[in-house]
Amino acid sequence: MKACCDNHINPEKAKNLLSLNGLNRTKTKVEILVELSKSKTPLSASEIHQHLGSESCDISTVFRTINQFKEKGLVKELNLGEEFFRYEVTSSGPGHDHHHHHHVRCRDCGDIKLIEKCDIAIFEKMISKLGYQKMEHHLEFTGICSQCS
Amino acid sequence: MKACCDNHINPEKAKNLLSLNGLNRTKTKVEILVELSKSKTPLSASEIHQHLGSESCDISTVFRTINQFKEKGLVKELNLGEEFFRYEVTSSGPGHDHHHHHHVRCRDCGDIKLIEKCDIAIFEKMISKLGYQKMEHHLEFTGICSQCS
DNA sequence: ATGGATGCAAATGATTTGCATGAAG
DNA sequence: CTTCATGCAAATCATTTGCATCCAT
Repeated sequence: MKACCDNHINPEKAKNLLSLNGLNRTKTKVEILVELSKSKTPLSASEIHQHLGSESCDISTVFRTINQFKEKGLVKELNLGEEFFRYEVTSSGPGHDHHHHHHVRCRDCGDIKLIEKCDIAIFEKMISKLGYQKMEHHLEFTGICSQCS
Repeated sequence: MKACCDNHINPEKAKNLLSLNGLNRTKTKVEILVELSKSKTPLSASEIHQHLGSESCDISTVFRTINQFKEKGLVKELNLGEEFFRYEVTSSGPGHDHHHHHHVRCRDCGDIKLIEKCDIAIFEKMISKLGYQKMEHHLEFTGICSQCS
């Protein structure tokens, strides 16, 4: 599997994105956006916190910031069968296209790889070519039901 | 969408299943298995606990029991984009076939419906026929990677 | 009897919230 | 200035664990 597309956001772009989404251009927001975009795999809140280093913001600020990013659609929350969520950048702004994709996670070592095409049959072939065994998949849909829309 | 297949397990069958899987036939285990099998939708640990009533076992026992069921493959743990897991019976023993399926959950009211066929294109058509809008799906794989197997 | 099962309380981990202070527009 | 952002501590919520006791085999 090839590495994740380069979604890297530098501080300049981060500030732009924040403004475009009506968010304040604070140091913390810029750092979190940059950090998330640098990662090849989705990060948990606590990983983001660690990556920023102890001198940086509080973990509660990481959560608050991520929640704002989620509301703006800047990041996507992922369930990879763990006890916590992971997050990835969904939009990197002009010049950075985000494409629909999914992940494979090893239930043993936790390694996470990206898979790019969205079709189960193709997916399973690709993943077994990667050497994965005992594959399981979790396909769940959400939407707004007729009563609610 | 049709209702879930009838996976109902009565206390007799529950005891059988427990023995078959090398688990003790305790009142609590029987109750939880029966309760889970009665539900049309997957239940969370706390829902199971509530359904059993206040006079029943402790929530910690629900978790311990579910974990044993998971290990034995009697129940499956599901991620429906919530902050907690849900569980469903995977095997109802002889005479009860469990089939591979997925779910749709309304992001607004939380209602969960069963979808039976495992193909994304078919799924999305079926779900939009149900009146769902703004559909999103989460397809994630797990497996054992080549280094671990 | 003996090991597994359970209740209860305390511990853990992820996530959220209240409040007082500091920074962005 | 005035709103929003942040740190810190405390609160929640889901889940786990330790320990003493009780039940299934």
